[in-house]
Amino acid sequence: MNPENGSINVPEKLLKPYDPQNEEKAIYNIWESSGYFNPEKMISDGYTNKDAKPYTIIMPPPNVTGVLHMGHALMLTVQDILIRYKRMQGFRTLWLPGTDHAAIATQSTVEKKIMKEEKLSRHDLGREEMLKRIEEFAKNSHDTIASQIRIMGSSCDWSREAFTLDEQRTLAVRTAFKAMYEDGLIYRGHRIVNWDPKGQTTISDDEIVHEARKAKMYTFKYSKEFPIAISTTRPETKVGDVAVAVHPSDERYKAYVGKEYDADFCGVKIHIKVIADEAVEKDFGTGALGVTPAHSMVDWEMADRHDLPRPQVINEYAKMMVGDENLMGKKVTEARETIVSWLEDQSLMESEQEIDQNVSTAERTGGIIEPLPKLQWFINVNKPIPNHDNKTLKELMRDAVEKDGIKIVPEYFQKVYTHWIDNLHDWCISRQIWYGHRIPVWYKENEIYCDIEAPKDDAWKQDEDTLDTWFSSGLWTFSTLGWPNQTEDLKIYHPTSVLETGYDILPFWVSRMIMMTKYNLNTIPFETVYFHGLVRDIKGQKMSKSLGNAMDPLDVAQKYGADAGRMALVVGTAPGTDSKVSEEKIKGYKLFANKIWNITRFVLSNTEDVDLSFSLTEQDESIYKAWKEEINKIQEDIDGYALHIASEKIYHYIWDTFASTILEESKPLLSSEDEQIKKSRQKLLYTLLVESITVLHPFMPFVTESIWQLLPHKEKPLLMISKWPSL
RNA sequence: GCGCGGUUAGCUCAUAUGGUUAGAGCGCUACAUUGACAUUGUAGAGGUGACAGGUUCGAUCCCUGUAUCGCGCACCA
Repeated sequence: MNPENGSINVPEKLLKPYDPQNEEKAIYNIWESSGYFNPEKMISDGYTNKDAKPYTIIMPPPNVTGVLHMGHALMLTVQDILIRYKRMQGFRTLWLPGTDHAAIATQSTVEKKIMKEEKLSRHDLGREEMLKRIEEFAKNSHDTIASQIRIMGSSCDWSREAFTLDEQRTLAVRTAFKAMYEDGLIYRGHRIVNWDPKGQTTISDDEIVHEARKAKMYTFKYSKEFPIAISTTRPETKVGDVAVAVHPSDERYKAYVGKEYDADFCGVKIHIKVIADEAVEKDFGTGALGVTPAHSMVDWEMADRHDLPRPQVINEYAKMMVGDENLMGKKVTEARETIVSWLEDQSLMESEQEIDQNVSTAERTGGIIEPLPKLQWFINVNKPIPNHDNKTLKELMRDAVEKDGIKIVPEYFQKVYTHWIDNLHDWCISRQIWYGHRIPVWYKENEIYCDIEAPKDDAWKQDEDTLDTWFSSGLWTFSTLGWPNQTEDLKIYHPTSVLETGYDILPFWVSRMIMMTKYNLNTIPFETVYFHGLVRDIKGQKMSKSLGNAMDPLDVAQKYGADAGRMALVVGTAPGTDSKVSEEKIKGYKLFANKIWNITRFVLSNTEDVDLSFSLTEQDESIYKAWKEEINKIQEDIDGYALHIASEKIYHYIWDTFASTILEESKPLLSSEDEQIKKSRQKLLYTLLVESITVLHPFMPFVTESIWQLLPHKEKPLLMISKWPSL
């Protein structure tokens, strides 16, 4: 009893408004040092049953390119909600954190930084020094990210933290590479690739961004003698033409098929054969296509079919490599102008037409993609694999969803996935950058050697290239659990329960994980895929640094508390749909945290002599029953991944039902002369407080744990490891 | 070109499988309150659910079409 006012005896802290800045850090330290993020510790201390069912989420590893943004905050929140919920329900719960080396992204970030600060390129520094700089940057970035993940309240098992480029993951990458190489799925081939002249590397189809632009389409003949006009938007490539293709059934050109012509095209001698090929569309342009095998994917394949030569006329710097002084060494854009005016001078130009065109650009550098023939490494997605019933990788990927039952939330993304597989081509996995997994292949004269370890003999030279970053990401669900070693972790926690990620990386990552897991482990990587949407600003724009509208999760936590940020991100945000966050919304949930704080103050100051074994009156019993039904509904929502509904329900129960209704009507009852009524109501209030903060805990872990720590009667030392109050 | 979404209150969004009066937050209006609440409570205004058809006893929800916004994929020269 407080002698001053004779009634209030609640912790000092509760007399002031809730202060998240002070509480959150301390609370996270208590959680982390308890060791209970680790499922084995939960078992050894008797908080989880030793044969409890496992529940696993492997955290999508943020890129070590800088800091986390609101999208990461959303991802961490959703995963933490699921993890805390399952942990409280008694599952053997593992949430494994990690980061991604993000090869191209990280290297180009550091390259830009060095160029800006020291005016040096990576070639000035050399491979070894450059790698040292990138690793240093990656390390710093990692530390920032790890601390941000903690600030969000994430209850992940740091003892298992992984990095896509650490030793264990390197072993996994090389093991997978070797297996696929030996199965003939990974091959080295001379093919047309997407070359980024700015980044000086190949990139995969998925790293291309198509930009709609206006372009001019020119229709002309190679020479006066040549009988057929062709159309193109890139006249400069025509110096590399070796054929003109027409559709086999095209009557207009039938007479010319098989004939060959020589021409002097803007100072370059070309030899053109007229061929018939199904790939040509009669109705497009003149119905005749100038075939440039070295600089077009379609044309390359046509050259295969018709056994044509493939002269390269553009180099890695997007400059001309043939012709006289008018062309040689010129940038493609300049060469285009030169050729256009030459065509006009020669009266070979028949027409110019403005058209809409999609220009392929590199996602990271913005460079315009130049299709070039290069010797690169590929993954064959159409080759039957003997160990897998002669199914192809494509088929394995389809099976995972259609037969093995991977569940996708929301469901309609299944169609996007299928559509992506339908359009999938062989995956170019070699990159001419330095940061990343070096290709585990060595050469000696004409011999090739692929293995996990380098050959002993020094005469062998390792391939210079590194692997596409998604190769290592594809192994993530099992490389993090110790594969290729047959670890306990792998046995217990794989396949994982849920993959929670943004829908924007469905093709890059989700499908690659499915591919890699089906191939290497002959199983699925996860039972459910939960996609969250993009977090946009209040105007609906994508948040980005350059627009200056990016909200920093750290600022949010600093100003309103991580709990408030978490709720704002989750309430009303249905899976797969983009959401908009405003400061107002976040503020609302800060008020909510304070509301619960004050509810606690009221309840504790009125229940100091509570008797928890007292039986409830009929009226109180029915209030309690209604609450249990509410819990049941919330549980159904979480189980169905409707976190946006569940969070709203608990919010409304606490505010409108518990505080505004039950608590208000309790005021006269608590001072009732009737001991029955008073004692029953005290027990009801105390119980509702305890259970409602328990149900709220996955959503707002900090404030609820803070309150738990102040409770006079508690079964477990931490709310985090307490039991979910189901029926 | 192929494919996928959205269109619901002034704003931001919900409404799991079709069924009373379509909800919430913010904002707005009025009143009350210094209280457990650096506020909160009560009451209220505000919607032809993009449009047009169809199925059904009944449609925001299912089907067809139109408009419009957004997104993904794509080797149309």
